[in-house]
Amino acid sequence: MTQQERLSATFSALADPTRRAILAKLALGETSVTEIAKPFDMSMPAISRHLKVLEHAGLIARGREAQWRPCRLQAAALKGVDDWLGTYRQFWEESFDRLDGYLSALQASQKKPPRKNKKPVVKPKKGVAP
Amino acid sequence: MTQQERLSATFSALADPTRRAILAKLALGETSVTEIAKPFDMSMPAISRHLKVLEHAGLIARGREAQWRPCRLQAAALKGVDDWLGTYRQFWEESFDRLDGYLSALQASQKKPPRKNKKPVVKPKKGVAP
DNA sequence: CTTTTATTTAACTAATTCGTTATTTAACAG
DNA sequence: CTGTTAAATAACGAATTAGTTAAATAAAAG
Repeated sequence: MTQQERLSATFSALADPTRRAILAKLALGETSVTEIAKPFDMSMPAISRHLKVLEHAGLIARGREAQWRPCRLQAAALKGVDDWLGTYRQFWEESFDRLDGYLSALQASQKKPPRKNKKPVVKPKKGVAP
Repeated sequence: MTQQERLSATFSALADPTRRAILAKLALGETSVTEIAKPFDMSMPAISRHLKVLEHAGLIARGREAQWRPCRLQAAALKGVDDWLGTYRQFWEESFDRLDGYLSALQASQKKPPRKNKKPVVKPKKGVAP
């Protein structure tokens, strides 16, 4: 699996609120599938498939103990996401540099009508409800 | 839009490698849709829809300049992801030794299978290919 | 062996996603 | 007006996703 594929699988897994809730639960400790399923108004097979998605993304691992399959969080996959985010972190942590100026100008133009509007012909948009 | 919905939309948008590549390009500066589309072996409508997904997730914003619609990165949505990650950051940043102890203790305190397998009989798995 | 408990797989459906080509809208140039 | 360029929308199909119920599997209990 390439790095890109891994990232796609991880983001895709995290896109579902049920799966994020499962991860939150597993952050408190290893637990069984039935325990994981309890808070959700959802059938066991549905939970089982969510767990499969999380496992495929490397976000959880499953053990075996008698007829239980305890699941535990695997943080390494989340580190992959964190690393990817690193590239963009500067955009909200540091000054926005030249982007900053552009945004200020844009905000100003939204408060006031822009001066480029020499010909104020307002055409009605077609797809907009009246 | 709730926080959960916003997170879902953001993760879902980031799950596609084309969209991540678009963000990487926009990190270098604002550009037009045609410029964004150039590196991809994909039709313009396909790119247009990817941009719509990114916009809906709040990851980009679109301006208007004559017949061009310049797109720019919106880092705030990524900060949302970073904040979510924060909850789990300890799991890969800190030592796992202490965590292992914590998890073991937690696991022991939670409800466990009432009895352990005293006699581990090894049966051949049925559905497994040789 | 039979039953119970925990979990997965099978089969199906509805909704969504991702791509296509064809058409349409919008702004501008001559 | 006509034509060109930039981008979006319409209409369509294939693939994936997320849920369901019913059945299968695995280990343990009686």
